[in-house]
Order: sequence, then structure tokens, then C-alpha cells
Amino acid sequence: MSETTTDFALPPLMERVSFLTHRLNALMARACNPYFQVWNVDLVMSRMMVVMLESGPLPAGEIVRIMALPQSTISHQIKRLEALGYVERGQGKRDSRVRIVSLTEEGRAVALESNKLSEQVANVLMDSIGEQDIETVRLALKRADTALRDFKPACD
Amino acid sequence: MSETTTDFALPPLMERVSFLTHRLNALMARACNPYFQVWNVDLVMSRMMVVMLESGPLPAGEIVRIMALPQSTISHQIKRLEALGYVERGQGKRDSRVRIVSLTEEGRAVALESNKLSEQVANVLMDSIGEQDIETVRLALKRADTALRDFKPACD
DNA sequence: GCGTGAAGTATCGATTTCGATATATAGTTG
DNA sequence: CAACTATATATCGAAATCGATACTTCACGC
Repeated sequence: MSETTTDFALPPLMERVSFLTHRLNALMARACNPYFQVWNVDLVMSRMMVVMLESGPLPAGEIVRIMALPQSTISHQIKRLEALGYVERGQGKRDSRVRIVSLTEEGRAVALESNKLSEQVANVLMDSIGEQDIETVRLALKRADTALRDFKPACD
Repeated sequence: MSETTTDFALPPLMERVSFLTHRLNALMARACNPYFQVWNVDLVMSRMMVVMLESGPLPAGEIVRIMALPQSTISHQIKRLEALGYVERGQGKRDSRVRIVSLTEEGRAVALESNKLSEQVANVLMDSIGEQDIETVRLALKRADTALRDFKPACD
């Protein structure tokens, strides 16, 4: 122990995994959003489309679960994607409450294009993290994800 | 039409470091924001206050750099924190363009309290990542941060 | 069938975000 | 020191976000 100005139980902000994830996201948004603007989408919308590219048509609720954002936010995003002509909303066969969201041809094209940008980002991450550590990091973050998924702060 | 999943140069979304950082952030916000609401702040404002707790009074622009969010966003947040009585804005001594932001006593108290929540989150992350890997992850994310800081997508 | 509660989405209103632009001060060059 | 250029912050307007709530449909007990 050595360098602190105030004494914290935590490492300084810039060393915390929680803060670093914030920074990485902000930096990715800053770098990518100007380019996504060409298609009138942003980093989040792009990710939603890539989700559908990978999984095929999905119930809106499933997209909410995957994106981990508030349900109302995703609902709006889907509506915007629909307005842009990138997705279509259908009714669930077995349960007519669910709306199945699927990419249109144009949406598919945009998703593929925007995924190229993600590929560049992924390469930067790969190169900077290094082959040696990438798998360790990936697995560690997945464990963290699982742990946070049902974390409820203790109220004191 | 063909059922084939498109073949990707990238791992599936849920395996990508870029997506996992998104998820972790979203999950942290979901878990913490209801509690921060008691002080009328959110995860981002809380982090800004912790920044000042650690570093002391800072120029607004320095906070922008640290948070990596758009300048206009941070400017608004500072104004809100000021309206809440958590920070004060002074003039820079040497350069009167810069506004030095500093925590009030109340802001300091809120920052310390809200840092406790961060501590809980940090513990969850620590426990799930594990002592064995935590340092590897921390260093890897810092390298990624540096690399992303001046990444500009190649326009094709 | 008929409530009753739960689940899946949509919408509402207040606030927040963000890119663009404005304002104001510093520094630099001729 | 006038005229630019660069830097630091604030503001503006359009759009997005989010928590709360409404709406619709399902599932189940009676």
C-alpha cells in the first residue's frame, strides 16, 4: 500500500473493473456512433440487429433479456428499427402477446455492414488484450455477468 | 430460405468482450440506480462524484476526459450536481475559461455513501472473477482502454 | 364461463442525452 | 495589438431514456 490521497477500500476508479467497463463502452460509442449514423442507428440498435442476425427472429422480451436494458427502452428501439424498415414485428404463434421481431432484408444488410465495424473494434480489443489473455478475460467477464445478473445490493 | 446461421469472423455476441462490457454496465445500472435515486443521482453522477472524492477539485474538462462521455452531457451533469448542492463551480486561477468543480460537504457525504454501493458491486466482481484472474483482467481492460482511446474506424 | 393474478408489450410524461453551435477566453503570428 | 486559431465550457433543439402504468392476453382455480 502506498500512493493514495484518501484511503479507500477500493482501488482507484481508473483501476476498477466496473469503471473500466464504463470507459470501454463510452469509448466504443464515441468511436462507432458517427459511423452508425449513416444508417440512422447507434451502437445499441446495431447490437440488437446483430443479435437477430445470429439468432433469427426473437420475441421482444428475449431481446430485452439479452440487451439487459429497460423493457421500455427496447420497445422504443424496436419501434424505431421498424420505422427504419430494418425489422418487422409479427405475432407469436402460441402466445399472441409476444411480438416476434425479425430482420428485413435491408436490416440484414445493415446488420452485416455494421458488424464490420464491430469487427474492427473486436480486433483492437484482441490486439490490445493479447491472445494470451483474451480467453481468461472472456471467461472472467462471463462469470461476472452471471453474478451481476441476480445481484441485489444489501440495503443498509 | 436457408436456415443456416451466417458465418461470422467474430465470436457470438454473448462471447464478445465488447458485448460483455455492455451487459456488465447495464446490469450495474439496473442494480444500483434504484438505490442512487435516494440522492437523486444515477450511476454516472455517482462516479463523477467519486472521481472528485479521489482527485479533489477538477476542471470540468478533466471530468469529461475521465468519464469519456460527450462534453455536453458532462456539462449538464455538473449543472445538476450543482443544483443538488453536491458540487460547486469556481473559476480557474490561471485560465478563466476553466471551471473548477469541487464537492461540497454534502456531496462528499453522498459520494462516500454511494461508494459503498460500488464496493458491493466490486465485491461481486471480485468474487466472480476470482483473485487468480482479477489482476490479469484489470490490466487487460486497461490496455484495451488505451487502445480504444485513439481508435478511429477505417472508413471503407 | 368467470374472476384473478401474472406475463408480454406498449405508451406516457418527465428528464436526460447528444451533436451542433454559441460564447468566452487564451495563445500566436505578423 | 489586431486578427486568427485553438481551447474550455455552455446552451439549444431534437430525439432518446427510463420508471410507472396501461393494455392485452394467458393460465388457473372455481
